[in-house]
This record gives sequence, structure tokens and C-alpha cells, in this order.
Amino acid sequence: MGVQERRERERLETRDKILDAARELFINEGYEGVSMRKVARKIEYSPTAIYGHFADKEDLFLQLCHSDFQRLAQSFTRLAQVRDPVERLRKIGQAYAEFALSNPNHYRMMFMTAHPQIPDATEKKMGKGNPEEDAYAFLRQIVAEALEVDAFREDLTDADLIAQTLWAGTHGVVALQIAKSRDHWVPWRSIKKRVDLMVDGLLRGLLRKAG
Amino acid sequence: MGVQERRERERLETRDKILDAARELFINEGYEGVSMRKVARKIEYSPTAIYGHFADKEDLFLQLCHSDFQRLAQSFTRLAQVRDPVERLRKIGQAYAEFALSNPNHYRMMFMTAHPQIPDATEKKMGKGNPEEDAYAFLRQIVAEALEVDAFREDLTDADLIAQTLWAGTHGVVALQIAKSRDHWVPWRSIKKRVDLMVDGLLRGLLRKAG
DNA sequence: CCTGTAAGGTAACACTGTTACGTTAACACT
DNA sequence: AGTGTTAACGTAACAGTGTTACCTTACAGG
Repeated sequence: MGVQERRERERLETRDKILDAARELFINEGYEGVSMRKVARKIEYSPTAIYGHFADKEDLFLQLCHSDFQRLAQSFTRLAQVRDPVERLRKIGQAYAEFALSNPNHYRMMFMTAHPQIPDATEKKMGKGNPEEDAYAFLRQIVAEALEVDAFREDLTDADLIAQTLWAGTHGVVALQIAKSRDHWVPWRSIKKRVDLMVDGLLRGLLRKAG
Repeated sequence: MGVQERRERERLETRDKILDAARELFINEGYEGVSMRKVARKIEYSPTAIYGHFADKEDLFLQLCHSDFQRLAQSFTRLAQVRDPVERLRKIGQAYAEFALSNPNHYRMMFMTAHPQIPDATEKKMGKGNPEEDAYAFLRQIVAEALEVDAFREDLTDADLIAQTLWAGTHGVVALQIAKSRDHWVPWRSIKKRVDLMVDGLLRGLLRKAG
């Protein structure tokens, strides 16, 4: 009975059609600029068809972010080959910033807007740790490695606290860039300079002075 | 002809009634959770009455943020009495974080969402520099003072770049707190610890090693 | 008393996310 | 071959949104 498999395949095909159309719209118009009816028109379906595949608009967008953020987690794992954990921390900051600035709408949805507490059910359906979590775990693990070789100041022993601070630093730069770069009352320096100074300055302040 | 003055006064009174009702709603329900009709019901006016005082919903919220953010700028000026500019930078970071966490909805609107380019007209009506700008200028000025006494590393000479990085650091911590503190897949450390480590760590990395 | 003006209300437009409910087509089973 | 079931999809509607023509009303100035 390959019939069920074919149906499943067809179902996934239209699901992907929805996702592709929605991705293009969300990227160009942002979350509020997109309506379910617009997505439906784009794929020539009725609006209700989408609800057979996604619980609601937020679910649709989050599934989208989810799949795209796996790319981020994967690009992180590619950094595993960098030997020096401190150098790896530097690289992960750059990669994170690059991803955020290339996918500003996704980034806004994932890290700049509060969601009403993800229910545990969907969390498990996402398959054992969502990419956000994976990415954080990855960062935390590098921090832990750096801690083991005594790279950080001796009064810093909490890997989570350090990881959260490094994350917050890069997040701060890219989040301001995404939200406020068009405000001209701040003489913004180039985003590259700001990311570099944040990563470098913060690491300098947290690492042991003499290696 | 005190008539015009009385009319003006009455007009401002209803304007303030709108602002007060809207403030309470926005603080509790957030931007999207509030509708013009809700605000109108609260003050027992028709929805259209609001449009006689504010251009649209965003204008209403921004005027609100504007007046509340003046408190922030004022709390900054109170820090002017701190002698050491570096110590003042530390204090301004704490004050900024405290304000953001006490007014999360305002903060979200002002610094975590992109607005469609403020037209110059309203900018001037706001009276010579909005509070955001004032606050940034204040920070920048302290950085400039610190630069004059050679507090920063010798390779750091751009007051704007430094100010933007310090701002981004604190912004990163509070923004993540506001948007993601309810996500339980990160073992968040206390917000105080995170703010402290960010301000202290970042300054350590940017200041000259031996004072 | 009449007129102009400005505040405020009514009703509508064009949307939005979402959901009962109906249709349809393909499969499994007798 | 005919019947029943199921799942995908569409129609039409609900309750709400921001916003705007248009109308009413009250009141100051001539």
C-alpha cells in the first residue's frame, strides 16, 4: 500500500508550496505585512487550505524560521574545525551577525519579539531541540572549552553567564542595526566596525589578560 | 479673549485623557493588544475622536513613548554629578537597563521595532531633539570626556563608535531579557548579573589596561 | 439672529485571522 | 460494482481591526 506514502508526499508538496510562498512574502514584507489571504492567492489556494497544514499565522512563520535557522546551526558546526576555542568564539560571533543581517525578518521574529510561551507539544514535534537551542548549546560548549584551558578571567567560571553575555553583545549590535539603522539622528558607524569592536572588546574584557 | 485659551486648555485635557487611557492599555496589553476602539471605550469617546488629536495609532503610541522617555533623559542628567567619566558610564548603563526593564513595552516600541522613517515635520514638532537623541548625545558626551582624559585604549578614538558599542551591549542584554526571558531552553542567569558583566566586561575591554 | 468653526459622533470601507460547514475526489471494503 | 469513509480543499461568515467621508452640535464673533 504505497498509497498512503504518495498521499503523504503530496501533502508535503503543497506544504512546501505554502512555505515557499510564505517565505518570499515574509522576507519582503515582514510579519505584519503578510496576510494569510496573500499567501493563499500566491499559490492559488483558498486561505483555509493553509490551516490544514499550519495551526495559525504564527505557527506558519515559526516553522519557516525553524527550518531556516537550521542553516545557522549547521554553519556553526562548520566552525568546529577551528582549533583555538577563543578564535572559534570570535568566528561564531561574526557568523551570527552575518546570518542576522542577511535574514533580518527571520531574526526579528526569532529574537526580537516575545512569543506566548511555546507549548511543550510543538517543542517535541520539532525533533529534539530546536535550532535556537542547538545554536546556544553550541556557543555554550565553546565557552566551556575555553574555560577548561583557563582562557577566561579567573573570577569567571559560569559558562552560561559568559555565553549569555557574549550572545547579548552580538545581539545588541545586530538588533539595533535591524531596528534603528534608518534613524538618522545617530551617526551610525559601519556595521562591520561595530560588530568587530563588540566581539573584540567584549572578549578582551572577559579573557585573561596575559594568555 | 481668553476664550481661545480655554478651548486650547480643554483640548489638551481631552488629549491627556486619551494619553492616560492609552498608556495604561499599552503597558498592560502591548502595542498589538490595544485597539483604537478599546482606548475610545475607556474614555467614553468615539474612536474617531482620537484622530482629532493623533494622526494614527502609531503616532499615539510614539507621543506616549516620547513623553515617558523624557524621564529617562532626565534621570541621565542627574548622573552629571558623578565626577569620574568612567564611573558615569557604568552608572548610565545601569540606569538604562533599569529603565528598559521597568518599561518593557515602551522599550520594545522605541528600540526593538523598526518605524517607517520619521518625517522631518513631526521631528521638529517634537521640540528640538527627541529624548532618544538626547539620551544618545548624553552618552556620547561622557564617552568624549573619557576620551579626553585618555581613559580608552589608544587605538580607540571614535566617540560615536565607542558610544554605539556601549549602547549595543546594554541593549543586547535587556532586549534579550524582554523578548526571550520566558523561553526556558536557555538557563538564564539573573538579569542583574548579566547587566553587570556586560557593562563591566565591555568597559574592561575598551579602557586602557593600567589607568 | 445668523454664520463660521471646530470638536465629536455615525456609518462605512477595506481589510485582518480564524472557523463552521459544505463539497469533492480518491481510496478500502463488501 | 456499489457503498462508506476519510482527508483535502473551498465558501461564507464572524468578530474584529485602522481609518475616513460625512454629519451633527455647540458655541463665539459679527
